[in-house]
Amino acid sequence: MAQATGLSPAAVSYALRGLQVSEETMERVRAAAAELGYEADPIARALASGRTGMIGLLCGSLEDLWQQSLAVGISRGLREKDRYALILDAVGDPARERALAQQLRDQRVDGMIVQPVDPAAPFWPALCETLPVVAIGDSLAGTAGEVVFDNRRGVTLALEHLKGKGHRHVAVLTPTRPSTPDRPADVHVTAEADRLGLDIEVATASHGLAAATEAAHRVLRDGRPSAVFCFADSIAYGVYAAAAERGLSIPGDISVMGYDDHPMSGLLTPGLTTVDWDIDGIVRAAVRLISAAADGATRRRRVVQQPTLRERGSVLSRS
Amino acid sequence: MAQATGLSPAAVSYALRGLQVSEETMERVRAAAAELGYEADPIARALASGRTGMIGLLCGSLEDLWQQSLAVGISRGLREKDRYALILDAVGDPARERALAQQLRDQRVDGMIVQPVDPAAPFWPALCETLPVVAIGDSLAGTAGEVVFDNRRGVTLALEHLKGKGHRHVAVLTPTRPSTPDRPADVHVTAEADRLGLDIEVATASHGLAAATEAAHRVLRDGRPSAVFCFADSIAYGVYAAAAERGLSIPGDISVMGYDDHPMSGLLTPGLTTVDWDIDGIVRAAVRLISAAADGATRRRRVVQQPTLRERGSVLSRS
DNA sequence: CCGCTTCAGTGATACGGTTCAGTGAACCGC
DNA sequence: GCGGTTCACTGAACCGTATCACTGAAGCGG
Repeated sequence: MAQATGLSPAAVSYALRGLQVSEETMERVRAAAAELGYEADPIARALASGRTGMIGLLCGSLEDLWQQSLAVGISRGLREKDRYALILDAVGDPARERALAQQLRDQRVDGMIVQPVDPAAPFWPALCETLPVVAIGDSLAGTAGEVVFDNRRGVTLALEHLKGKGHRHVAVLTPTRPSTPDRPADVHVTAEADRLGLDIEVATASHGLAAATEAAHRVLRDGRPSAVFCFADSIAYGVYAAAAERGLSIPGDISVMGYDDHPMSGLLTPGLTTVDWDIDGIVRAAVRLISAAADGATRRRRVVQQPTLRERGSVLSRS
Repeated sequence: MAQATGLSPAAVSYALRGLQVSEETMERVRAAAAELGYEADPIARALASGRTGMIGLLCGSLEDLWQQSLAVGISRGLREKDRYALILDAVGDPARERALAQQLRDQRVDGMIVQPVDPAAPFWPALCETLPVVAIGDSLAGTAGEVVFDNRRGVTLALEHLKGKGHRHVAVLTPTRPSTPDRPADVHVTAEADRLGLDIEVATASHGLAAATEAAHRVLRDGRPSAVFCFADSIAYGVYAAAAERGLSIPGDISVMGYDDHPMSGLLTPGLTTVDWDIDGIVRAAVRLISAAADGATRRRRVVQQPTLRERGSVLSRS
């Protein structure tokens, strides 16, 4: 390319990035590039400049349909900013999350977006020193940015809705997670349940339909809740499946609430009453934050996402 | 790293890849690497060796939930083989497909897996000369491998099922695609419909729920089909939504058939009768084929996927 | 004991850009 | 007309690994 234009490699490099060149040189380079179908090798560029144009996207569990939507959205958003998303799946496993995070760093991504499985894991702060990190959902020490959910409010919306409909005994299904009892979202559940005088029992479930169904069966067999509050729509789908298998009607025999609002939730019969977090807003915020951080912005930014109750038909009014 | 061990860079390079070194050197390198937390820089490695360890995954449309599942599965499968998947979304647009394919090539991926939107596009053969390509769904000239669906059989299964249930007038909703009338799958539909004496009308729809619902509304408004056959479960979901909005019952007023079998299809009411393509098998085959090709295998391999009818409750028996 | 092969390791070069210091020319005000 | 800037471009070093040709030493059979 340098010899094709008769210029020095440096001049070509500058021209290709629209930097410090005369109109004429610019034109010469453009012409030669068009002629040869030339594209700067991103790898050589990455080696020399230290930036790859890739953003790691470390998902908590891609079995969760909602997280799939999120990943697709973020991937698109980044593409529009001329970056690539490298999507990885921790499958709800903190150890794997840690390993994948390191691998992403070794891949020299320009930054990463994380939905942490274990936000309290000790390796995060060190990692955040190394590269820009944007956390989604939970706060992480040292991140360049975060899109956090006002989970207190979300939980309040959900539990108040259930209480308002006359439910007292509620089973809660949360995604499988490390055994940190002070998990913010879970704390909110017990706190809010206390405040509202609700009787709750908490169990865990992974996001896959089969696993969630299994967990739902246990809940429906052992306890006698009148309602199940699932901390992800994906898990609520498991409750639908289990209820069908047990011949229970929703909401007649058992009420169900979700958390996320995936498009499919409106299609079920009955529609799943859930807490909507505005996935598009999350996508936009995350893309904006990581782009800014990867471009060198230093200010730490924090976006708080507010939930909306999306009432459909899966909660029975017992009054 | 070279000076940390007192060896030449070459020796370190060999050692790190377990090549042509003595036990002692091996040990020295291992120790130093452990001490420094050293990992070979994948970018420098890519520049020198010409291989990046990344496989491009070019999806036809990630709005399709089934393709999302496929992407997640393939991404996992590749990770197990120490490769990364770079997931891109053509959004059903041939022009974008072309652009993204080129970008992937420029990214120096070691190979790519494609679900072609436009398998007849003229750039494919040239691209396949450049790097290993595995096609899923449709055949591509010059690919290193392909996982093709026996669509003739799939269509036959679906249409025979509908005919067996007494349907004569069937609307067909296929994904939005370039206007090549000789699209294999579509050809099969008209051919099979002819053979079975079915009266069909074909319309297109994109995969997004909103768009699919819109398309379904048009079909339900204009025509008087007794059944709708959708070439993707995602599109069938749109029919469910449209039917609900129009106060039509499934299958009482309108029967629906899908194509793919996404996990959610079993959860709907009624369950979506569909054609199952064994997504796990596809994932395994695609990962195996692209790995072999990227590792230098030259033989062109072809895997043909056979469908299964998954009967649930969305088709009414009119006899 | 000698020539031949095998093996571990070395030095040099390549990969294809980026980046920094430096250079000559044009331009500035005085 | 002269010192000082600014501008466009060049030359050279560098990013961190792979790879090739080569060397010295060890191992081998005869």
